[in-house]
Amino acid sequence: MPKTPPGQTRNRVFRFVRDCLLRGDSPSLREVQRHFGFRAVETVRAHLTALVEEGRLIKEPGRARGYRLPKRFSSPAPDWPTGRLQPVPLLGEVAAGGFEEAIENPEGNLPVEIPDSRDLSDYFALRVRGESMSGAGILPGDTVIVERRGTPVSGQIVVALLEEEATVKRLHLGQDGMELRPENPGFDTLRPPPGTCRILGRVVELRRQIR
Amino acid sequence: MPKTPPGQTRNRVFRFVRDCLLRGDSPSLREVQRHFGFRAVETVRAHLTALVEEGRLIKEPGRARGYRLPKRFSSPAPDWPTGRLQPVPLLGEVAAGGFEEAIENPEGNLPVEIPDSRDLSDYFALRVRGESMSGAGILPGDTVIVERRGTPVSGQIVVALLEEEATVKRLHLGQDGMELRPENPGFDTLRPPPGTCRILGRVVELRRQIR
DNA sequence: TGTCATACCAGACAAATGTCTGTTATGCTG
DNA sequence: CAGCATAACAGACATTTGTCTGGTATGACA
Repeated sequence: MPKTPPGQTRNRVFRFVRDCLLRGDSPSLREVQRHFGFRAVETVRAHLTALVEEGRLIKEPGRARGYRLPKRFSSPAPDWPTGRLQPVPLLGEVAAGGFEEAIENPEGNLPVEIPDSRDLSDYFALRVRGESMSGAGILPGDTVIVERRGTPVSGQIVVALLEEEATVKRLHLGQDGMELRPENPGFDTLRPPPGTCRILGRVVELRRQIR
Repeated sequence: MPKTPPGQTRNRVFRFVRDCLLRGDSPSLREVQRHFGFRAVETVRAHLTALVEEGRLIKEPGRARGYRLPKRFSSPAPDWPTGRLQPVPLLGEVAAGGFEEAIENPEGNLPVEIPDSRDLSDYFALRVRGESMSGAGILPGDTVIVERRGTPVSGQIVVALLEEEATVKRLHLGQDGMELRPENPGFDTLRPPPGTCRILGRVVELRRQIR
């Protein structure tokens, strides 16, 4: 294996390991070695320990396959809160009784950045049905990521469970009780009687796949 | 360690391992052993091999920490194409000449699932400015993920570079040439003279953070 | 020229981890 | 009861993986 200019191989090694880690698959030294055709494991270890010293990687000592990405590399943008990339369970349809069970058997998982202060179990994702929130740029077929923590606040976009269905609406709390307001002139505001409606959480992110 | 009813411990082991894997952290047999206080590694192995036989887990043979979640748990959704999770560069503002340089110096990276058939370099992400596409549910501040591959097709939502600015519009190709149509009654359709406009790619995904 | 840093190689070693074989209970069922 | 399956234990063993120590070659620099 010929010697390469300084830093060049190092960067390629980093990109390879980073991509593995983003796939959720921490490579062993020998796997990296095989991928690049190095004839010595130590070559890889030298690169990786250098990357750790540069702060581009993190290592959990005394552990096989213990390399990790530092926080800021999984951060989507500077002004977004730093957090971990976590697979949030994606629920398709949710019927009233079956909510907890739906959490246990998700349709799939969505890689979502969630704040360090929160737990994975505080989040789930849902497909949006209906046009009632299209005025807020939330269209049918979109996926919303929902945070289950904390008390609902007036003005937030929330997911409410009522009449056996989960729906997305904007929450308003007044002296008359709870209002669930659609954001589309063709739909009416809902005023569910106390006890008939459960707020599952607030919408914190929206994703849409475009054909 | 007392004997537990059939299946009970098995389920607890499964949930523990599943949660580890969802965190992107494949546990070793002995880590599971310690967590449950088993006095034999073999107890864990028995449970895990049973879980593999039940199809609730998958194992990569001959590999340390080789347990994985079956596809349906790690894929975003059954009908989405399988792909790799890749860090797509997020560009903030894009000036005409500076596009390639902006790719090299991204504001951050967005973890995006891209199809196996595509390359990471085919993608970038952009912040949306202006209300011109709000009729299509694309609001200012949203992030669009853009695919650079292939020829532009009429009817697609694209990112176009004209007059030193990148803008999101719906593309229409007719005998009169190219039209960039906004999706908001307050904005006019653009008909850029040939040579003054470059289509950077088509919008394949939209993401919005909600406060 | 000598020194230093970097890139890479070679092989031994040790720790982490997975695998195997055999044993002891317990409950179920014919 | 005998037979069978399950839950758990015990310890040896093999493989994977990380660590260490030392070596060669190349370029930069004083």
